[in-house]
Amino acid sequence: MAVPEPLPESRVSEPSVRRLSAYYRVLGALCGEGENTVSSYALARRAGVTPAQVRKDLSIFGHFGKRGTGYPVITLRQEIQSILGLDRSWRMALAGAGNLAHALFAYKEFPAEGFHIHALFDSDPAKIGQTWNGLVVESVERLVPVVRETSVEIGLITTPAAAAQDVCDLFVRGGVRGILNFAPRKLFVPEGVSLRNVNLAIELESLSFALK
Amino acid sequence: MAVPEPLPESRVSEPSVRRLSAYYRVLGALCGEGENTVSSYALARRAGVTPAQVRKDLSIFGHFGKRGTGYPVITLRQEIQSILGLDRSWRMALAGAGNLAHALFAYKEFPAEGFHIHALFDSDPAKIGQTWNGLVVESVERLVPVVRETSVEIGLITTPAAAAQDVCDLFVRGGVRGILNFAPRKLFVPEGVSLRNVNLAIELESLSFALK
DNA sequence: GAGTGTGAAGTTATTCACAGCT
DNA sequence: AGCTGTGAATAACTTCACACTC
Repeated sequence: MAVPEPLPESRVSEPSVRRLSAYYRVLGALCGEGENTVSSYALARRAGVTPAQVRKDLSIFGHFGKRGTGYPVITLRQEIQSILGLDRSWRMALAGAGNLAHALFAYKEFPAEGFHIHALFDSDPAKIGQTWNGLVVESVERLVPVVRETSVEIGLITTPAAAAQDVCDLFVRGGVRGILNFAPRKLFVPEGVSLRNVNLAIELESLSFALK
Repeated sequence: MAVPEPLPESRVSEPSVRRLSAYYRVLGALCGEGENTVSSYALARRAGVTPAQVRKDLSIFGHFGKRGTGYPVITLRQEIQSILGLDRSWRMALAGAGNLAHALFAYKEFPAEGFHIHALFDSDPAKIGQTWNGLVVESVERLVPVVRETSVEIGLITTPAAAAQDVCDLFVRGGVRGILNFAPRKLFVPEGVSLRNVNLAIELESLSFALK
């Protein structure tokens, strides 16, 4: 009785994916420096991990390296780009048009990697109607239809904590498949929607603990 | 031959500390809701972890709960506040006066928890001399003496990736003990300096992988 | 010789499950 | 009865070490 072979994806841990993302950035820098190949040792040092970790992570997806030589910088970068889904563009919308939203909106790294913001929402009448670099801030009441009509796939939440779950629910109703939450509160999403959190308070508080 | 008892601190893992920080936020909300006690089950649900995890995490630092009843909301919150070092204030400086810096500078959560920004630095002559809510943006050349003289303990880095390691070195020379880095690059710090990273590209890329 | 790929070993973190207190 | 505190069991992740390839 043959046991079905699990897809590579199913064996991939979240930490591995995050490191892949780090390798991707290092490989981008190495491209700029004109390097043709890189060893797991060099890649590890610049990514802040161990060489064994690099090899394990990469071996999950294929045999990209040459023994005695290392990994080819350009093709490995392309492989990771494709693995991470960065060889296409992603449509995003942002709810909560405050200072953090402004910073994300202006962040050049995002469009450079295919992440584009196509809609902005807020509940504050003073903000609704503002134009950000050609994009109009809309009422949060329009979130569901706009997200649906413009095929937004990723929702960014930069509202205050109290509004975050409501906005999250709206994004889900609008059909997004991923949410990046900056509000300092746990969000509940249904099966099939991916959630990532960035909590600045946790980072500072864990620093505070370490310094105490 | 008696083996010396390790201090509680040495057994505390980074994930535990980060969860403590999440519990702290939930307990703050529960205070506002007028709850006197909370069970590990209720706390776990609102923090997004398992009840056993809550009990394990809290038991590292003491016996805060009452069997049959749960944990006292107010005193548990105070305990965690003290454990995390949030019962004092922390002096911070920010290098890289861009959009993200502006968002952090305006983030009300920080001063509310004792994290205060006392200095701003940039290398761009157009930004040096700007006043942000009464605080003048200074040249990055003044970073070391200013950080030293104003007893800054935590450095925030929101510069482009290319400048991040240099600024980091300056913060270390100025005597900070902790650094929170937002630049998408690995930083090297000497022993004794704590480093935390917030990498927005990694978050989006790991989402991208999950959605692919 | 240099450096990958990978099973095995080791380490760390989470969950179970239940004794014991209130 | 309800819920904590915690050793034991399990699962997840990382590092080791070495056969193998270029």
